[in-house]
Amino acid sequence: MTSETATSRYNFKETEAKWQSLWEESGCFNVEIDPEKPKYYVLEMFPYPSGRIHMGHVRNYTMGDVVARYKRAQGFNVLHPMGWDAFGMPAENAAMEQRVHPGKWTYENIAMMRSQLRKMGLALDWSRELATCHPGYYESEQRMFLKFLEQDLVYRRRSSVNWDPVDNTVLANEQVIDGLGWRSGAPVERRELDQWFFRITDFSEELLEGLKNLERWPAKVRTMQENWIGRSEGMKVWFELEGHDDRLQIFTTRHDTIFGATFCAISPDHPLSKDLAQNDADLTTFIEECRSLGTTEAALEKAEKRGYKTGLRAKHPLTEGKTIPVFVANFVLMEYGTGAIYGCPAHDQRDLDFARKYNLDVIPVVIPPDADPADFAVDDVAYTDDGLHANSDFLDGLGLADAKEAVANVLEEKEIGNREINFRLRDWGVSRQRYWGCPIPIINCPDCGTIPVPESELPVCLPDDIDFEKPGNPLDRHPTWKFVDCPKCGSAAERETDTLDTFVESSWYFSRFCCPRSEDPVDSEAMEYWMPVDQYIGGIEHAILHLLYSRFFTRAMQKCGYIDFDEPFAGLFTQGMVCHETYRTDDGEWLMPTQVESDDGGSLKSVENGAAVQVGRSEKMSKSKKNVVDPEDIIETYGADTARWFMLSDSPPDRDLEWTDSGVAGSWRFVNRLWRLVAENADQERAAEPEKFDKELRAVRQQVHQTIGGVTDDLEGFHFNRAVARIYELVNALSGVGAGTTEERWVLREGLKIMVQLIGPMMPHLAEELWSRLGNTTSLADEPWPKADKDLMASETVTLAVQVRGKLRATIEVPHDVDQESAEAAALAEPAVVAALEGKTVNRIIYVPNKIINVVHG
RNA sequence: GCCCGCUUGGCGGAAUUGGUAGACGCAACGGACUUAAAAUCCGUUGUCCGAAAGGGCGUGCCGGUUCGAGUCCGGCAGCGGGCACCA
Repeated sequence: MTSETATSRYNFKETEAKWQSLWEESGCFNVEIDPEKPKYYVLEMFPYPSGRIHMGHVRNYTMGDVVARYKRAQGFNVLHPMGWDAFGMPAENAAMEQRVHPGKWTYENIAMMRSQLRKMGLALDWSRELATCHPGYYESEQRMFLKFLEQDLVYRRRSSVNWDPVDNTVLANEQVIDGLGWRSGAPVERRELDQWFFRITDFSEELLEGLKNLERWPAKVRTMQENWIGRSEGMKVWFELEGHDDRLQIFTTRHDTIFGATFCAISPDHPLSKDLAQNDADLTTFIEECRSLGTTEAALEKAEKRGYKTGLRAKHPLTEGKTIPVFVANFVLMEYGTGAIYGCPAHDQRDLDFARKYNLDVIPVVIPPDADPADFAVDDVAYTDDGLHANSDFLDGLGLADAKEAVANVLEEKEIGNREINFRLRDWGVSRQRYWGCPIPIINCPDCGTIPVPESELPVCLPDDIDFEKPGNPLDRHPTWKFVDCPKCGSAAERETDTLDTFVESSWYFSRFCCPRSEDPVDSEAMEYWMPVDQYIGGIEHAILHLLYSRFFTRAMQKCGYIDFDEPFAGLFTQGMVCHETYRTDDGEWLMPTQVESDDGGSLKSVENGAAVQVGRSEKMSKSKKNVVDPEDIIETYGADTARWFMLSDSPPDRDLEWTDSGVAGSWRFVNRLWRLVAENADQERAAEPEKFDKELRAVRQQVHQTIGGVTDDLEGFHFNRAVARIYELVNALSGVGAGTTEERWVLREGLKIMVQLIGPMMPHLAEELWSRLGNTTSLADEPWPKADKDLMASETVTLAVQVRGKLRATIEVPHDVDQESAEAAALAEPAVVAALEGKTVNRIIYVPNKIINVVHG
């Protein structure tokens, strides 16, 4: 560019700052309850203030902003708030590593990230900003905790944690690496502590049923939650033990296979296991080994299936005189069912593997339909499908369902078994032995037990003067904080030093956004108007825990009378991750994209020392692999609109997005192309609408109006990448229109105006700027969404594909909705069709109006 | 291990309910403009055969349903998410 002209490069820095301050001054995105207007609540999962925003945030908040701005243009009163999920472990880790107070670290991060988010130009109501680590927020949480306690939604019981015996601290699962503590490297033990639990299992059935009505949730998330809740209909059955006073209660969902039972297995945590271990040193060792596996389900499931033969024998409940051995087995979970099972190896793969390992009998009792009962045997693959029962006394000849029914009736009659509905879902353990969380407002009195902190003394604030020099819970170590008098008897007592799981804060923040400064946890008028969230957007990694806990918490709040709805999120969208190539030197050192450049030969080398760099496959951007691109760098170089546009282009929002420098550069070129296109055509006079347009201009106008319809549908359906493609096509078409005639100029103006409106939600700063350059004095943010002219959208002719036996041979142009006879005649007259049909007899012709015509020959 | 997804050109992807596979973008190549470069504009680009016209093959792999399958069904492989104390 030789001189600065009207068509010089778009100055995004100036323009973006200008519009951001105009939006802020006018407060146009700050909203109040307005009974006259329909509301729309858009929410992205709020960020953890880790330090700087990352590309995942940019993608998430761009999508939410598109929805917010689009719905606003559609006339909704749009609530679009932002806040901080501010409690959590990283703040404590920073405290230990950098000797900075978790609160200071968190608030500084929030300030940094807030300023970064502001540069994105998001249509947010910042007046509602909240941070969960603020006493104003967690006081409400403490009130609700006490209310939950009153309503018996909270209880305390012993439960195991990962214990680091060297650091004397509880470890999170992610802090346990291959069974060792991440800092100490010591083998982690499982230790039992008294911990607080929410009774989420009281709502198992409701949480499952509720999924059916969540029509605007992805089916896969509903399926995942369904499986997580894991409802199963089965039986609890009592087994007498030979030479032992206790009975053993097992749970099974395959009671039809009871005659195939060849062993019983109990959890290492089962009371009977503990009982037996007292007189059995080997069993004690075995149980300890099981406990060294850690607390995660994945670790237990992946571990080799092992058992310990207790020597006890269980009496078969339906076969007189038959006994089967009782094992302690590492794969039986105390948390599920009764912590005891019977094994039927022929019809359960895990039982079969176990039976082969310990030489137990395998008795087939369900015969596949195509097998001979006389010689059907199970080898290494269990038969788990339906069939007729055999070797099963009164069940012989029955199918699976009938056999279950018959067994259930007999066992219930004998009063040694009950039909039971069982859930996989376990109660939610909310105790954390950490500082940076919401204090649990309880006082433990040696005489009175657990006593709630009186409401007048809330909030129970975290002490500021804490010591992170030693590992473990600083609250517990604090010289004075926990020592209080019992509110009931006045004698010396101690505060609960556990804090709440940070999932608790994120289980109701969406309600608090509706009334962020309310004295009560929530304000009923605000709840009534704003809730539920109409569109919730966040990562698929939250498909189960966060979303299920929020659904539970909402029901618990309902039970306590805070609200009168049960589902918090009417619509859910789960976005994909942002990925980037990985770079590694031959020494195995990871490099950031900015530390890599290409050499003359086109291969990559380190900027620093020229060492050869290998390109790895694209993976989720992560600090550990250094494949991160800092959003602030991108916004500095290209502006927020370019970053937003790139986030929306190409990749479908629910899939992973591949970050490429060339793709961003492409978006930047497009931004400038729009800028020039409008600049070159903005000054034309606005003439009255011409009476007639020629065919080409009619086609352009048709495309303009079809694009309105298409983009509208795409935004409604979260197909942002398709909306982007349509806008590219529209701009390509508009670029081809000359500005010579009045008609051309009029069509161009119409097209540009609509194009600017359509990009408004996606590139808001550029759109506002172009909108004003087109001569408008209003803010585009206040402009209604364009409406398509239906008459213009419809076309008169369609292209029909002509197939011969399913193979495309020609395409023909026919009038819209042409009758079959004319279509057939036109198709059969096509030379290519004639050639393909030569010497053949036509058997039938399939005609799908406006789509295809398929000629089928013999 | 269990549950849930995903797989289409060199790359990201498009293809309303089964109906013209590859829109749009990126990259690459060729050309225009320029003293030159950048920027911009125009063109080509799934693959194989062919000078061309045209034709064969093609949506991870194997099989099925159908006049017709990227789309539906069965099986397999690879990759990713979750697995209850990361958020």
